[in-house]
Formats: sequence, structure tokens, C-alpha cells
Amino acid sequence: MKIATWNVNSVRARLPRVVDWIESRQPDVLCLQEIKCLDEQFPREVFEDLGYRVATFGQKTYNGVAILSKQNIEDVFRGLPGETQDAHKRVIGAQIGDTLLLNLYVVNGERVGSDKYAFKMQWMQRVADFVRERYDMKEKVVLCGDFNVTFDDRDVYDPEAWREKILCSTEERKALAKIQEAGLTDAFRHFNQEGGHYTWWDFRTRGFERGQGLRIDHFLMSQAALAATKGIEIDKRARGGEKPSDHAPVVADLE
DNA sequence: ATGGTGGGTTCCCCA
Repeated sequence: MKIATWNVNSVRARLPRVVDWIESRQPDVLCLQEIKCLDEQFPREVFEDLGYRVATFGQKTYNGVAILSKQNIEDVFRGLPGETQDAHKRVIGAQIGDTLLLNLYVVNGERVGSDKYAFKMQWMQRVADFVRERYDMKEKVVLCGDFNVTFDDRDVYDPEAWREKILCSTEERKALAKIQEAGLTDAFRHFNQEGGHYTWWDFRTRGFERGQGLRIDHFLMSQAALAATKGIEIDKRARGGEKPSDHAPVVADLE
């Protein structure tokens, strides 16, 4: 079973690219982040015609997450416990087969020390609490999405330039480790120890053209899920070409 | 120290 995660930076703007990618890669599950539309604006039929079930948690203009799956999507939940109607739409979870899937779009945080950064820290703590309470790590648990945090300097093209900057600060990395504490492993790193593998490149600095990226899109897996995983691949090719997202898709290949 | 580009909305926000 191929599970993919992709921050598409607007599903409507990216629709031709997403459809092309699905047709060539045929993932069984595709978790989308930053769909940037309401549920009723989501191009559901396009994906249904490609053979997918669709579960969305949309928001106008910002954020929004969705799960596409060839198999039944069961026990869908949207958001974190206790959230009000106006909360950011950043979380959708479900069971697909025997896999417990959680698709996340972590808060960006703007700048270390900003209000948005404080909100990011708070939000990540809530995710950590939720994950610990909700999941039995003896199950096949797969968290994926745009985590907006690098694990270490291997995930950063210029570690000195990014030292203690947003996406790379020690505090953010500790918050990410807290989410993992329940028993979740960085699946990409399990298979590949080298640095220089990135999932996001800034539009503004022409980062992709310069080879300047960060690895911020991740799969966090329980031991049972990791044991079933044959490999993880970043599809860097999808970051090139016409009207790309600023993120590349990441694909986990499970038994 | 700042800005760059791209997506979506509305005279600007977010990444």
C-alpha cells in the first residue's frame, strides 16, 4: 500500500498537477495539506472519477486537509479535541484497512518569537497530547503531513544560515520530539541517513533552482507501521515543471 | 537587515 503526503498549496490551483501525479504514481492513499478551500469547493468528483474515496476538512483561503483513498475511509475525525468552529482546519484522521492515519498541517510559525510562533508551540503540544491519548502504539499508526519543522541539520541546506530560525529552532525540534515520544519514528531517516534530502523549497528565493531546501514533510510511524514499510521516497520531480507546489510529495511504501 | 514569488481575497493576508 502506497501512502503519500503532499502540501499542494491550493488544490484548485494545483489540480492538473495533482491529477497527473496520481495517474503516474497511483498511490493507494494521498494526504493533502493546504487545500485552501471549503469542503463544497473541493474537486471531489475529479478524484472520485480516478477511483478514490474523499474525506475533507476544508477552510476558506487558508489551511485545510484532505484524505483520498482507494480503500474505504473509516472512523473519520476532523480537528483536535475541544476545538471551536473558527479553529484552523489542520487535522484529519481516519482508519484505512488496519492503518490508523493522521494527516497534519502544522502551524508555520512565521518567525521565532512571534505570536504565530507561540501559537505553533501551543498547537504542537496539543497534537502531542492528543496522539498520546488517542493511539495504541501497538497498532499500525502513521502520522504524515507538513510538520513545518526539520529534525536536525541534515534536513537543512545551510544549517548555519538557519540556526535557531523558524522551521529549525531547538524549541520546535523538541516539540516535534514530544509528538514522537508516544513511540513514533521518522520513517524517512530510518531508511536514509544522508543529509541533502528536502521536501520544500522557497518560491521567493528560487530555492528549488538553487538546490536550497528543507525537509519538513514527514512520516512518523509506530514500530508496527515501520516494520511493514519497505521504503520512503521524496518525489523531487513533482517540484519541477509548470506551476508546481513549493512542496514535493513524499511516498511511503507499505506491505 | 530585507526581500524575493505564489495563492487567495479584497484594497492585504499567509506561506
